[in-house]
Amino acid sequence: MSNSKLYKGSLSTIILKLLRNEEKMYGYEITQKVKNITQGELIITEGALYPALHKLESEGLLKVEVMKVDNRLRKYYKLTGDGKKESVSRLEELLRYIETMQQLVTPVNTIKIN
Amino acid sequence: MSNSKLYKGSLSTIILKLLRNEEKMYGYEITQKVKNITQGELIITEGALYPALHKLESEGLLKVEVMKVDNRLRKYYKLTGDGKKESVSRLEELLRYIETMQQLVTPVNTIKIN
DNA sequence: TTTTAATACATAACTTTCTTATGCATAAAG
DNA sequence: CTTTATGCATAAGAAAGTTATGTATTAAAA
Repeated sequence: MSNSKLYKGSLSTIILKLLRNEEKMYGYEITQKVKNITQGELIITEGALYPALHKLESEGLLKVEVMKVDNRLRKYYKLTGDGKKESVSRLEELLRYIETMQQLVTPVNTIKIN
Repeated sequence: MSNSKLYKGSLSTIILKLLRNEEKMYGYEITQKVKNITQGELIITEGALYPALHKLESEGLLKVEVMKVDNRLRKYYKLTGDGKKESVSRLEELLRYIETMQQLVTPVNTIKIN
C-alpha cells in the first residue's frame, strides 16, 4: 500500500467511500479502481484488502453477494445501512484529519506579532 | 492519539515538522504544542511519543541534549542534518497523501457525460 | 505449446505503530 | 496531604499493514 506509512489506517475509509459511489464492487475491482483514480500512487495489496473486507463484513458494514462470472468467482460487496452511516462519519473523520494535519504543517504561527 | 485510526503513521512526520519550526523541543513540550495547535483534536500520548522519539534518534534523524530545569529532567531533541532532509521528504509525502486521499473521496467521477 | 500475465480469491508469519497501563520523580495547588 | 501538572520511561497487547505463498481460471505471449 504505497511506501508511505501514512496510508495505514485509511484503507477501510477508502473502501467505504468507493462503495458509496459504485453501489457494489468486488475485491479485485477495488484494487484496480484505486490504482486508476490515484494514477498508480496507491496500490492496494491483496494481503491488506481481503482481511479488511472480511473485517468490515464481520462488523456489519458490508454485505456480500457471491457470483460466478466467466467461470470465475466474484464476491460483490455493498454497504449495509450501518455501512452507509459509517461511511459518512468516516468521510468527516478523514476531512478532520486533513484539516488537523494542515494546521500542524502549515506554519501560520511562525510569524510572531509583538 | 485521537480516536481516529488515521493518525497512525503520522506521528514521526509531526515531530519532524515541529522541529523544523522550533529548533529544539522536549517531549512534554511536543505533546502540549500539538494539543494547542490542533485545539485538542490531537492528543499525543506518552506511550506513543517516547518510543517514537527514541526511534527517530536511533535512526539518526534527531539528536538529544539533556538538561535540568527546575530540578526536573528535560531531553531536548533537535534535527540532525539527515533529520532536516527527512523532514522535507516527509512533508512532501504528507501533501501527496492528502492529494491522493482527496482524489479518492472527491466524487469528480460521479458525473457522467454522454 | 508451454509459460507468463491477468483475473480472483485467501491466509499465515512477521513488523510497525499505537493503546493502555504502570512506574518513578519533582513541584505546585487545593 | 492528596491531587494536578510536569517530565521521563517501558511493557503487554491490539490493530493494520507487508511479504510470501497457495489455489484456480483465462488470455496472451514466447
